[in-house]
Amino acid sequence: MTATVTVGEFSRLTHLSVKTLHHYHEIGLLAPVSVDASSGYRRYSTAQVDTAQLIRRLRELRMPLADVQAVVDAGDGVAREERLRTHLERMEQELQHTRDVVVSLRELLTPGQPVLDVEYRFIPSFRAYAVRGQVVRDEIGPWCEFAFGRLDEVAGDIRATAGATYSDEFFTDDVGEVVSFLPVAPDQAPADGVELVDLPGGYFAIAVHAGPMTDFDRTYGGLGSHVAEYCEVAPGPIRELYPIGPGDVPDPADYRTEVCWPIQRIPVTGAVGWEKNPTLKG
Amino acid sequence: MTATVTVGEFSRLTHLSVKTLHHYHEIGLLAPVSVDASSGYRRYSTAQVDTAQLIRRLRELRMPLADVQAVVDAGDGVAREERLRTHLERMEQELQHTRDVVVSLRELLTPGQPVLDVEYRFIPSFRAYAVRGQVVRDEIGPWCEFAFGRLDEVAGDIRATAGATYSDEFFTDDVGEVVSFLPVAPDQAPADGVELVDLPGGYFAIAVHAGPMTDFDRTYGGLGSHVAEYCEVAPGPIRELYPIGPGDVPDPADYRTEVCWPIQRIPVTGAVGWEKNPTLKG
DNA sequence: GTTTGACTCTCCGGTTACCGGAGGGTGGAA
DNA sequence: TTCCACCCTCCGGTAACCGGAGAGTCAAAC
Repeated sequence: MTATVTVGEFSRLTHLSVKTLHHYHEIGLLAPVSVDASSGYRRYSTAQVDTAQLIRRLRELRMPLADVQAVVDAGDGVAREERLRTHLERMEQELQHTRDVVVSLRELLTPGQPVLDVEYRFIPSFRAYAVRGQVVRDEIGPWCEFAFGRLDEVAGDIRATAGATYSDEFFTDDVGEVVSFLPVAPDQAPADGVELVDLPGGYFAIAVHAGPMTDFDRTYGGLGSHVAEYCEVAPGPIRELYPIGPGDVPDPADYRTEVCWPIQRIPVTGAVGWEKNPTLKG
Repeated sequence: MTATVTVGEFSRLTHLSVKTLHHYHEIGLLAPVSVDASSGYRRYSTAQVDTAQLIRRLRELRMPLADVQAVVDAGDGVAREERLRTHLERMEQELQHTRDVVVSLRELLTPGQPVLDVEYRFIPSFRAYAVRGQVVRDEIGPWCEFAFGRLDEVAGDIRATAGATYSDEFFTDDVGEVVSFLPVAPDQAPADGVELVDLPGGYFAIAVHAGPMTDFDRTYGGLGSHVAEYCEVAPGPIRELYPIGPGDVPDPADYRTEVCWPIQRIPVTGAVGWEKNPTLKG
């Protein structure tokens, strides 16, 4: 019913290169049915063609070999379907992100650079419910969903603007501590599943980012450049406030995010506790 | 107008990790404005933020760093636009391919495996116009366009079925000789830009592949398995014939491709010069 | 004035999914 | 027997960085 063939032949059957077949053998993903003890020659069965084709397709969809392994091992059942679905969903998300980036790139290259308003503000210390975690940069989306989901559960009728602090390492190492918080009254009772923390007060240079997060780095660039030029930066994590986010409006274009950059003091450009003015090209 | 900042700070401005910035410095893609001679500390200018953001976006679109380099060096002009367009087009093609593979994967996993008809045939030697080249596997599409384009130019009113031979290395090494050919009369005059070759005759096991090429490996797997089980394979490259391809019909679903696997002789299953029968699960 | 602690530097090795090639054994046909 | 195509196992390299070690640096605090 089935015959057995050499690597070279199996390569022609499956359109996988010999190097690739060697590799799959080495990592145990697709082992030949037999290996000659003295010569080391591999022998594949024609019955393995199906598996090879499955692997090939999954690889064409850029699925990591570890996941491919899992799919192959899963046999044809619910587990396999599940893994495939997960992967396809992730691809779909990536695709959406790609589309967003293309738009953002177009905007970046159009000459008319928008102006960024920076304002200075003193934010007193306050108490907040908080969820803390070590977060990898590209998992910030899921993390926020998780964290603010949990905060929502304990929020009750609190109507405050939520936010988060991002440690330096989050930016410099692409992984670091993130603290998502929801301000509460000083006498707020503790709640399960969240911490009760006191965020320190201080001066901040603040810029508002309107629209989806694909352009977010531009606001950071503008604000940070401004701070570097006109202010003395203070230690401590950058904060973001989310006055209008998902959960408030459906369209990302309507989101509003405030980026708060800690500074030592308000630079001598105005007088009062805060001012809104010093503009700067993004 | 512009201030100068440390790596860590620049990392926060641009959302590029310090490691990444080091790397970009090393390869000369984004060098800091100054490097302290004694300490080696890097200093970036806030004016470099724009470039960094451009790079970041291009990387998010998976553009290779070499191409990013080229885009950045191109300044904002036609050359830059051209490079971007090229990249976006390639992404679009990849996307289409991905969609095809998803469909193909679904089919592969549906239980009802189609039956593959294999027929045996003796093909006498014949003369042909030919275009020869060393081709990398994933550039086979453009190559065919090129080769058959050239063959079309010299074809005149020849109405023969074009084809191609694929060397073993094309499969085993993902790069090898491909000879695209168009059969002509034995007394055909030579023509510019193409070779005049004689293809050797012999026995072949032949299977017809209907539809787009995404599933092509399945026909190879089926035919090759069949040959491995019932035939003695003969040396020489595999041939493909393209009775119905692009240029004949618009929809890839209507394509027909014949895969011809060289064999020593017709196995003792029938009697005559060819037979159509031995079926086999794909 | 020094000490601390955060920040920075340069290697060096590892990651993923293989490719290229060197150096050398095998197998079947002539 | 001899040839030549095929096969083997290393070893190193690729892209675009990440992780960590070991060591130097900077600025503020004591």
